[in-house]
Amino acid sequence: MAPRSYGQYCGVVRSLELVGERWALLVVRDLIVGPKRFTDLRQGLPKIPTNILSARLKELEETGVVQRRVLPRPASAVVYELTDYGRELEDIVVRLARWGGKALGEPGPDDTIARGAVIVGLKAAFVPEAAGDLEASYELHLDDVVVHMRVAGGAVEFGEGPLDDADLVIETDLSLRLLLFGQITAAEAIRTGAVKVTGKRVLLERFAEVFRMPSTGTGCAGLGARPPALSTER
Amino acid sequence: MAPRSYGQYCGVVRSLELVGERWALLVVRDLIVGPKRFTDLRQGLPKIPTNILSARLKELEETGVVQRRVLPRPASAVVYELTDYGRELEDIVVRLARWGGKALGEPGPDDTIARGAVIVGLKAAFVPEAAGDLEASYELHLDDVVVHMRVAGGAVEFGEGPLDDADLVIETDLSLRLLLFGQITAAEAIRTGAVKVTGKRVLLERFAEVFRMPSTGTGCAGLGARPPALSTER
DNA sequence: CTGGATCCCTCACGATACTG
DNA sequence: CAGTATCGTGAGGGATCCAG
Repeated sequence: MAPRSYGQYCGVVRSLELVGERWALLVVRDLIVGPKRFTDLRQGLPKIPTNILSARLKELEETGVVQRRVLPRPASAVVYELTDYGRELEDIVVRLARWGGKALGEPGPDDTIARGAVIVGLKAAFVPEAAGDLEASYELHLDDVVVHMRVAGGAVEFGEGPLDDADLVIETDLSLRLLLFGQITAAEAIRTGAVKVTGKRVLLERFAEVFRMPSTGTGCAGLGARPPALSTER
Repeated sequence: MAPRSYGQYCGVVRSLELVGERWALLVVRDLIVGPKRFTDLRQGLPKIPTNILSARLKELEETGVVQRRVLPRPASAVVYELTDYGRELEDIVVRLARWGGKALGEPGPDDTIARGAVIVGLKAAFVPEAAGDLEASYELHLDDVVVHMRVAGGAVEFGEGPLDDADLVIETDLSLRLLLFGQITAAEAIRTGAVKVTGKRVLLERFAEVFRMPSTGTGCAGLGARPPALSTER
């Protein structure tokens, strides 16, 4: 049952055999946030067929990346979580989010937004040096996805769902990307209605400094311009 | 022309759209070493069908990861090379090599060994802290793959092909992995014939310290115990 | 309602052959 | 040498169905 081997003794090849199948790394992405049930994963990956999700979970379990666990008594629900080995992928996934983020461009009309994507995306955007001694908690509503984070000591921790003592509550949608990519300022974001804030609104400026996606540098051209299509000649 | 979208606005998804197709990341891996011609890539990826290689190169070019370039006059050969954006993947690929390396286990009978895999694998194994003030040049023959590296100032540089002033020439095969994973010592490697050395043979010990793959830590169990093998059941 | 299994269809992938 | 052309196969996609 190794029908499609790459036939090379190489760590990259092994990685691709483990998490290179379609959807596999997105399952890992969503599990980085924490253990999830089958249905949670389905919801986070709206376009994945259930048989594929089944197959991927089985493969990831057999290869030691994911663990299947039956919750103790009252619930006795099945959850999937990363093994220690699987958790070592977090850094790589975050870097992929940062790299791919540079080429995101404008969202397509059918693009959805999932909780796992939000949290991993914000992890990718987090700039420790910019955090300094900031100490603040945020609650973020991105369409119907609600997450929260606490920034302290130059680090950040994420969680799902709301917070009851958030310093700032941010309600927004995908136009949050304009703020993250530095295409608008915090003030503009509020003024244009891209975000609505409740709480200590000066904290939105700090938010925009601390969560900042590398926009161009290298990578694809600034605004919605198509990624570099250079040589046409052959 | 976006036939299989994941339908999410997410950096990880974008990364997978760019380099997540089968073989794509291995093309990138081989191009990390330097520009390559079509035939070089074919040779480094013996099992890739030419039409697939064509397709991947075309896609990678269209998405701005790879550049196609026609060499100046006398040669007028076509080479493929990473764009600046594509080169930003190097760190990620090296980390994948390190992560997947932990689960490599024993080589299969059909596993080949390619130049790109060797160089990226050694990059993954390089431990800067262990290099200290070592200054040495190595020429490594792994089966019929010949690469070289110069260690200096706590860094290393790789190149393809031989070196005419190598401090140490190492001739070996896949059993080099035993040395990299710390399952045998440099002395044992020489004694058992796993490697043959020419030159300042004490430099092999330094080599074994400086190029060291993280074997267990977390990850799959210690010795050949249980490398997450591809299970056949079900 | 969760946690899948089963069916069928399609297209990307893979093997081989062939060309400028 | 650097690819294109052709064609078969099986993994992925989508809908539906089923057990606990």
